[in-house]
Amino acid sequence: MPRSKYESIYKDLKQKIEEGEYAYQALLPSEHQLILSYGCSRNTVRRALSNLVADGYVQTLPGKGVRNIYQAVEQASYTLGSIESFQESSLRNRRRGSTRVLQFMELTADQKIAARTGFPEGAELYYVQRLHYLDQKPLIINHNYFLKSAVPGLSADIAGKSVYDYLENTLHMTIVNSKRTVTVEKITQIDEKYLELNVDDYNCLAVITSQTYNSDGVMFEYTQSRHRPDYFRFQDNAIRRKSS
Amino acid sequence: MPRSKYESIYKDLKQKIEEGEYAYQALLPSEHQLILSYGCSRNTVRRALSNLVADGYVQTLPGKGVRNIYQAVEQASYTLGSIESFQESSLRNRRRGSTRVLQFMELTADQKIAARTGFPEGAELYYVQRLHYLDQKPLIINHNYFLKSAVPGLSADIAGKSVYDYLENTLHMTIVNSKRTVTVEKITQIDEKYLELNVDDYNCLAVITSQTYNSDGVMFEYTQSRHRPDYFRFQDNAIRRKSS
DNA sequence: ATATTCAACTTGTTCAAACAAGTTTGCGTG
DNA sequence: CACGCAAACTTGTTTGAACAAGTTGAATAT
Repeated sequence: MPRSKYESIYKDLKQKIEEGEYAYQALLPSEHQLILSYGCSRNTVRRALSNLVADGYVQTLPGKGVRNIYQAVEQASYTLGSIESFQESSLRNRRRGSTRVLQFMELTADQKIAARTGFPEGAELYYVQRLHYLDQKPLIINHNYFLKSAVPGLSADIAGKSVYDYLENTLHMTIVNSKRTVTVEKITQIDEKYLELNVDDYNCLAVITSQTYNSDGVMFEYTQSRHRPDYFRFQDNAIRRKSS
Repeated sequence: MPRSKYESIYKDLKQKIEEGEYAYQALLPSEHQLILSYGCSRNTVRRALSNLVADGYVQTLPGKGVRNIYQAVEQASYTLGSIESFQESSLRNRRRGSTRVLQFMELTADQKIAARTGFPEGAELYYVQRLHYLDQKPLIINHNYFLKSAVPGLSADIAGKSVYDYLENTLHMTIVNSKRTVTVEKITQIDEKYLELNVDDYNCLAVITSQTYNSDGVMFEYTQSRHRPDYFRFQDNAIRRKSS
């Protein structure tokens, strides 16, 4: 259950919007009305609302109110702005996901790896190569590098289930933020083989590289995710900041 | 100049971080110290800091402080999470950008266009097709649909300069948010021709579709941006929200 | 010397209040 | 009827305060 009041208000409103309680383009109850409904202060209501703004669910219009601009997304998609594991994404999209571990090994970061990943040279790492399936179809190849000192006891067995579940529920690590970059790259032979792609069809794929930090401020993971282009979809909501 | 106190604090801190005033992984001054420096309340400082967190510049560690995790990006990139026009991106990356208008016409949304763009059927639209160059190299083809009632007086001449400048400074429209989706698509003949791509090399490109809303809550723009894959790079910072 | 405890820090959440500024409504005047 | 103005809304910014919870380091007790 949510540990804070603004979170539960946020979730409640989010659910109501998703369920269609407010028409598209209609105004939500005003802040004052929400204060009365939830029995809290204005700041708490505003904090919940600002999360919905960040999600692209609503727009606040000074002098007018808060407008619902949520539109349901038809197909499976990965949402930017939040961090989800493959398992969580599968669940959210109500598909059956499975994972196959292609490689699991320990290595030490040489200069080349250090430059690419951002880990310091000489760092002890786990390297995991995995193939993710959705409904029996191979969609993503993941190349993960985990910092051994931050993720002790990682094994091929754990990698086959959910690393994030292990991190959060067994090691009690708190994952904070993840810097991500999306690019388009040429297909490699490995991609072609495991993702069952035909070069005559697509000769590129979508690549997401990410650096993930925990609550100790340590970058403990560097990942390159290579996605089948025909099933790749990334969503984002951008907010225009007032310029200088 | 910033219209609010928290904005100017945010910008000041952001600049100091970019200039390397705080070492990577070092702690920033505590909230209390910032209160004294800037002569404001704690909430105002915290608001500035939360913007830096959203940017992926810093991490807040309860009980410890605020840690700098900013690392300069080497190459030109488009930043997700904010809305920038092509002109603004060019400027930020210190490159000379130019724009060529390939097509400019008025049309009425039929059922097909309505379904794809999200505009209501029968809406009067401007359609603009543009080619964006960076340092003489064609990088992006843009297909824009603008709602005529919200963007009156748009012309090919304006489209050749900066539409956003026209919207904000002439029409005094306030752009609020933009829902975006990144996908990978097959190259079309138009892409091949104008982006000077060779199908034997890349046969796909990165596509960003976006729906942009103004402060009246009206979706006034639908855009499909087709990017040369070898110059495409999208950045994002994701924050993990506590789960239920 | 080592272990424990506590005080002094840090950030996180919530409340209450005040003023600014934008939009709507309706009333009254011309 | 039309217009203008003011009152009653709306969200945006800022302040100040209080308590919770996590971290650190010094003082104390073993």
